[in-house]
Amino acid sequence: MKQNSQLFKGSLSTIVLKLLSEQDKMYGYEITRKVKELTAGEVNITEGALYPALHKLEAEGLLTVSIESMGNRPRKYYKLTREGKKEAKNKLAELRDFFLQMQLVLDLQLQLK
Amino acid sequence: MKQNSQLFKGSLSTIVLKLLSEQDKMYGYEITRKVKELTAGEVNITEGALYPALHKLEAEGLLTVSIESMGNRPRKYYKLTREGKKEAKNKLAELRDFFLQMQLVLDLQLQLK
DNA sequence: TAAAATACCTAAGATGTCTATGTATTGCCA
DNA sequence: TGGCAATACATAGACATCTTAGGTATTTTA
Repeated sequence: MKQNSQLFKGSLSTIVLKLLSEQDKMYGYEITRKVKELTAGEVNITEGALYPALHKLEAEGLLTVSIESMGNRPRKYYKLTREGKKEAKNKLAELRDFFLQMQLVLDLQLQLK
Repeated sequence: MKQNSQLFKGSLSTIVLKLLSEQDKMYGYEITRKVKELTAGEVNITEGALYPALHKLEAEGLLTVSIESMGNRPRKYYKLTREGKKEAKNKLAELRDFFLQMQLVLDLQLQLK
């Protein structure tokens, strides 16, 4: 399985916020599966990056957590706070701007939309 | 002047390689001006990031340097090596792929090209 | 003639990611 | 039924890249 050589700095928290803005609640492992599915196996979020990122977003008040157990195995479901919903929009807008600027500098020949 | 809150990891060396693949030779300060110009003042490469990046690319054998002095002020012109030209293509292709995958995950609504 | 622009540089610190490792449960199949 | 893969969480250490903040010196411009 191909690993992402480098996930770009800052993009992970944006991914988490975006997915949660569509999904109401998700748990960590589910997020890694979802990203893998959306990218046909090409992007693999590492757990060593994801869990600290989730904890940080929670500490910043952008996510709340609730534990639900499947049998004896606990899941930690994350959900956007009001603040988190705002930040999701901001981060997405920032990333969109960044991509457009990179397009200006790098002329990436993308055919999107 | 707006600062780039975060330049994305790895994108700087790709920018340098891309610009040099169009320009034959450029010096550091010129690169910062060029990026600023291309993005209408929105993206400002910091010198603290750029100069170490140039030195690293040189150490990796992707760039060669030649000093030309304007009066008493020296300029260090950088130029792609053969290896550097290959790497420029690779890095651009990688970034393009990454952007396409981010589009899949984030649905960024970009209208490019 | 002083400030702004040009042109180079480095050190320290923050940040975010990957690799590696750990624990434990559950599902599957040989 | 025994073991491996998948599920599900977690942390520590290494590493790369970036920002901030400082430094030197020359040239242009107001």
